[in-house]
Amino acid sequence: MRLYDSLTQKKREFVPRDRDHVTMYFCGPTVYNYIHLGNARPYVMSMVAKRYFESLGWRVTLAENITDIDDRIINKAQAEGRTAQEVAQEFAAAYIEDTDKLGLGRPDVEPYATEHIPEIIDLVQRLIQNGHAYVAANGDVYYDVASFRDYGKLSKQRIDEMRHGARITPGEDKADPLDFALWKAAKPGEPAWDSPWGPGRPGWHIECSAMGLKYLGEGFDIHGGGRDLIFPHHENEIAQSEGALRTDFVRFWVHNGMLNIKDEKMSKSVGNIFLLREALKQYPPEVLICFFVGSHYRSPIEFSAESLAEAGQQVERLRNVFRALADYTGSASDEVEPGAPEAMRSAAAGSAPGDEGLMRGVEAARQGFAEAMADDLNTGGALGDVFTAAREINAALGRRDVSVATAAEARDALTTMVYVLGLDAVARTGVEVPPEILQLAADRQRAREERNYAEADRLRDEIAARGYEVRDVPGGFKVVPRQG
RNA sequence: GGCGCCGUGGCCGAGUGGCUGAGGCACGGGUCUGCAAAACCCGUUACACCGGUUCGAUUCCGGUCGGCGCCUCCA
Repeated sequence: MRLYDSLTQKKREFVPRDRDHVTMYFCGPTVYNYIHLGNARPYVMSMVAKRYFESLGWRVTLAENITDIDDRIINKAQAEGRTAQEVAQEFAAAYIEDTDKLGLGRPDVEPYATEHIPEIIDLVQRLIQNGHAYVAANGDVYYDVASFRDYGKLSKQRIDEMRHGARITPGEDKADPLDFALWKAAKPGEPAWDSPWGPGRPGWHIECSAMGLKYLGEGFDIHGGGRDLIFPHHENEIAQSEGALRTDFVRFWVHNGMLNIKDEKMSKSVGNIFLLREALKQYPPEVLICFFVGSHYRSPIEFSAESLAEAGQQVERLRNVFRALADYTGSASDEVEPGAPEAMRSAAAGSAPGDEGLMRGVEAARQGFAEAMADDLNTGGALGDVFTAAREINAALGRRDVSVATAAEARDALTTMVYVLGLDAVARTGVEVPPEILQLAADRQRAREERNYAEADRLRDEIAARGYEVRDVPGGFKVVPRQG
């Protein structure tokens, strides 16, 4: 497959460093608040990438950190009269809880900064030994940016250009405005850990270097995160890691585009955030995932109620094809089909005239899907192929000229594709319909047979009012939960 | 000002040096249907602008305009 690398700014052939084992690190959240939809994008992207790599037969180790010590956490704690640890624990738990609801599984390792203080101190010491860092009079330790030749290679900035806008926060004791803190000496009332330079806490950038190297080794495969992390965060990570290792830190840098609202980045400072947990109250998880995977991970995407509604329509379409498939193959264990369509059953066994055509179509879609994903994880293109397959399946099922075995095969192919995209929820239709709703549906069916359409319509509305929808299928009807 | 990304039909969104212009949504017309829903078929004649390279550019190169991100905490 080919993957775009932000450092070289081109797509390159990607093969894992260790044959069949992919090592990747994504920057996770700083837990001082609930995460918003924009924060969820790299998480979704990393989990989809993991699924894709695994579908290629590779083993994946994905590490995604949780930053649980930082100025913002301390500020929040002080404002609320709590300890930084309490704040961090609360929002770390919330982060896990919220992302769990997305149903994509967890990264393999989710390391916390505060649990890696020894590794961080070791790394800082190495940098001091290598002449890349210095201890300031106040006990802070800074990275000496000028000592690292390649500084700016990721963000394509020249050091002298950057020096222009750089600022020094009061209380800092830098030799150069560009230098950044590796270790911050403790101020009164702040959480602190012992170190060779006195009590203090790690700077923001160093934890990712320390934990990435610890869990994935030197020169691991992929490092990802939002585009806005390129500078200074990832630039600094390179300086730290390569300054200590004297070798390449990462093979591919991947950066996802921003989530915008009204052409502006969703961020806490702008104040236009939409919390993931709020979004999950309004939309099913697969709708949010569909929204994300509908476009390329590197493109900025525009958040709006309309785009979410469209994602909802797409999910519904996908659901419908799986419902049709389930009916056809008779495995709709969870759905009701009182008037089991006999016509389909008879067309069931053995082979049928449409089998070959359907499988050809599905195979073509699968091929297109594979090519799209192999081209820099083009999930949007891949999703198009899923829909193409869905249409072919719907058409074949409508014609009823395919065997059950072939339909099942097509369903399996489709299931595999939606799984890679993180949309496997659409393949599961395990929703129970309460018996009283079924009774209403049965009553409606009787009313229809008696041509009492007024009563039939009334019952349909009654069912709708309770959150279900009754649909007619050949030879019977079925009840499904209403979408949205 | 510096660096980077991008500008596709009513909307969203893939993609490509020429061949039948993915896919979804919306809208219109059909098939099916008591109605509706679902589904299938057909239609709505796109590649910001100006140059250049080429037999041929939406696709490559240069410029213009416009949008976004980073340069400060930020996924």
